[in-house]
This record gives sequence, structure tokens and C-alpha cells, in this order.
Amino acid sequence: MAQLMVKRPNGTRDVVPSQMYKWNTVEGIVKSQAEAYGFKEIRIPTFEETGLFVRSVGDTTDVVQKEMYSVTATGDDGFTLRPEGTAGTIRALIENGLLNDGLPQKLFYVLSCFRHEKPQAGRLREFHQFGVEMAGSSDPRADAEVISLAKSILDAAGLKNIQLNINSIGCPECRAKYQQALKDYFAPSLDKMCETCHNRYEKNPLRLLDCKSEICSEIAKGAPVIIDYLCDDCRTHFESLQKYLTAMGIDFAINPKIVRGLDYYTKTVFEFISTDIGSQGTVCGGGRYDGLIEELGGKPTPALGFGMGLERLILTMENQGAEFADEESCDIYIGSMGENAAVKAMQICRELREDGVRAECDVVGRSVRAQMKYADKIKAKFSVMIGDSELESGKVELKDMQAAEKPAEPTMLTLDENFRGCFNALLIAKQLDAEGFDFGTDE
RNA sequence: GUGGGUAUAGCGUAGCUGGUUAACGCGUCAGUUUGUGGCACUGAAGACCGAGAGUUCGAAUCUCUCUACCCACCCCA
Repeated sequence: MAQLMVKRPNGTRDVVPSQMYKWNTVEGIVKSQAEAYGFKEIRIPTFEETGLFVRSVGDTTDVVQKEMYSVTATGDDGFTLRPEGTAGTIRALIENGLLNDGLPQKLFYVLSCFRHEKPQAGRLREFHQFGVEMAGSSDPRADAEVISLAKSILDAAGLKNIQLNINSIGCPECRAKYQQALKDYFAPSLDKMCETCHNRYEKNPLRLLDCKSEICSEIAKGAPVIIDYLCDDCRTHFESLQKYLTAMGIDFAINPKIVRGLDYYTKTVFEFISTDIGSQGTVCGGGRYDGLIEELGGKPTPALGFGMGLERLILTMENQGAEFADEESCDIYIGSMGENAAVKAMQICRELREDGVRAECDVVGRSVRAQMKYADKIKAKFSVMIGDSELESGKVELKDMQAAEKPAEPTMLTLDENFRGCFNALLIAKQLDAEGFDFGTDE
């Protein structure tokens, strides 16, 4: 590789043109599904006041403690590149008064997030996320609806072997009781446990359940389960959610170890996990955050949402051989020989483009042969070649580039104002033919 | 942040125990008798062998450092 003066930052990616179809496919799926569920798109700034993330994501979390890209500009600082989408979206929801605009508010977004982690497969420093947030319903139907949307997207993407894990981490009251129970349980064995778990014991006891070290996970096996500590309200909520999911035909597993690393979650938490992309298997993660809107200064409003990692989604699709939508290629290549023909070619191209036709012509000055090779390379559906004799007769032969053999009767087009109309008709006919449309034979 | 692996033209690779102009496939560009693609053939361009230092008469091949990528931990999308 050539030595560049400036390199792309560690953990970032370029998406080259030949790969864009994957992103277009995924973004198309995600948007159309979100819209089918009645979610509206929102766009928010790439950076926010640092305090927003500290207050929402939580000042004890890894994300806030060691992964934030904080930015400084002359005269003002205290801004941070968003590490996730929920905080900014909720901030925007409050700030624009959308909570007064009829509930529930259902929003979705596609945006990039930034976290200073060590990159590996499925984990980048700048990554892209599709997310949804629904504000204004504490009903478990809202939870089911949001999970259902995530499921619809994964299905539409053609993914297999995606496991949905759900759990409830309760409301602040029952969670406090549970955390105490956990501490009581682990306290006697604490000296045998790993260093990180000592930290967790103090800062986030729920994470004690999550440790992969042999000793710790062995000890954790007998730990109390949160579901036994849920208050009546939280328990019925969780049970109703399961009822709705079952009714909608969405398979799930209850996984008491799903605790999520962001502080704002309450009650329902869930993850969609793929086993096909290595250790970073969470393709989609989310949950309910009933206290967040109030925490950020809005009127108390229950809400929930999820984030879906687009790179991980694409990675899973690639590894499972899922299909991406084809890119549209050139409709017609207008070749030319000589100055006068080149002028004509430019003119026709421009007219065709007014009709939305993908038309290209030579801008390099290549030989006829090279022009045809180029037309083939860009997968042009049709081509014409304009030279002196065509200019004289006013007619060109339209060549179907995908046809295996020469047609018995050449298709001739006139080099006048009828060209675009005739070509459009032929293009549509080819399209319908490709889709298997039967024109019938009336005779 | 902590471990382990990898690093040769745009892409995929070959280069044995250090020895003259770093090879191959794909791709790119140009040609194959003057106005037509997909096949074939010919030719060209393109790599200071990830970066920097060291050992040596001599290093892509050995040593060290750095960087990036991959894998795991951690964390999460």
C-alpha cells in the first residue's frame, strides 16, 4: 500500500462505491420498517454538551468514564461526540416540545456514534446505529411494539439464528432491593473473586452476574435472580410483555444476565444476539428508560427504545450470505466518434437525464472499441454509437447489451426529439420483461 | 487498557535456510488494420516488500521499536 501522508483514524471505515449497495439495502430496510410502525425520522447534532451523556448514560459507566471523545474549540469546550443516540434524541424531544404534541412520540434515526475503544471485528470507534425511541407509554404493549419492530427489521434483512434475550431489571425501588440481595450473596465469596468484580461489587452489582472468569461465573450460578425481587407492577409488566411477544409469534429467552451497561434502563431490557460475527454479537440492544426524560428536565414520561449496530447488521448478513439489493446500473451508454457526434451525444444524454434515465457518454476521448468496453464494464443496459453516418441518416441502432445474440431486426431510433420518448418506452418494456411480465399475444 | 497473531502493487497470493533489475492471478490502461463490448492474444502502468532504527559486504527475508489490522479479555451497537 502506498505510504499516505494522512491515514484514516484507527477504528474508522471508508465505504467505497462498490460496497455502498449494502448500506443502501440496510438503510432502506430499516427506514421502511420503522415507517411501517409509524415512527418518524429525526436528526440531531453529532456532538452535545458533555453533561447530557454524563446525566443520561451514567457517570459510572465505561462509556462515559473512558470512551468519550470530548471536543474542544476556541473559547468553548465541554462538548462530546455522541457515544450513542438515545441521549441526544431525548434531549431534542424535550427541547422541541414534542412531548406536548400528542403521545406516544415515535422517533427513529440513523446516525454515527463515537467511542474510544480498542477496535476489533464488529467494534469500531466510529460506528453507525439505527435507533428508535418511543415516549409516552408505560404499557407493555409499547415494549412489545418496539421489540417487534427490531424483529421485523432483522427478518426483512433475511437473518437467521438471531436470539432474542429479554429481562427485567425492575424499577429503582425493586432494583435497589435486588442489588442489596446480590451484595449479601456475593459478600462471603468476594475475596475469591476477580479484581473487576470487586469494582462491580461497589459500583454496579448487577454486573457481577456477567463475569466470564471461571471462579466468578461459578459463584454467580447460585445468585439470586432479579425476577424474584420484582415488585408487583414490574412483574406484571414483564409477564404481559411475554404474553404479547408470544401472541405475535416472536421467540425469546429470558436471560437474567442481560443487565445492559447504560444507567438509564428500567424494567424491560433486551438484546438480539448473533452467533455469526464473533464475540461482539449484540446486533441490537435496548430497553425501557422510564426515568430518563425527567432526569433530563422534561416532564415525567415513560419511554423506551433500542439501538441497532449497522456495521454488525451488515457483517451478520455477509457472514450468513443474506441478499442485498442490486445497484442500479447505467441505462444507456451513448458512444460517439468525432467532434460532431460527441456534441450530439452530450445533448441526448442531458435530455435523457431529464427523464430520470441513467445515461452516460464518453468524456475521455476513447476509441470506439474502448468505449464499448467501458459500456460493458459499467453494465449499461443499452448502448448506441453515433458517428458521421448516423448524423447523416438521423438514425442509430439501439443495442441491447445483455442480449446474447443479435436480433434479427435491429431496433432503430431517430436522433431527434423522439429519441427520449422511444428509448423510455423500450426501457420500461425491458424492465417489465425482466420482472416476468407477460405481454400476451393478441392475434 | 491487557494478552496473542498478521502486515509484499487496487485486490488475492508466491518469494526455501539473507545474495544481482521482487514473481503470479484478478483488476486498470492501450492495442490486435482503419466504426462497436462480453472470449482470446500482445503490451504498458502500478510495490521505496506497513513505518523507523539496527545486524551484515549485502535483507522483503534476522533483531528491536512504532503503527494498523485480526482474535480474545473488557465493554457494547
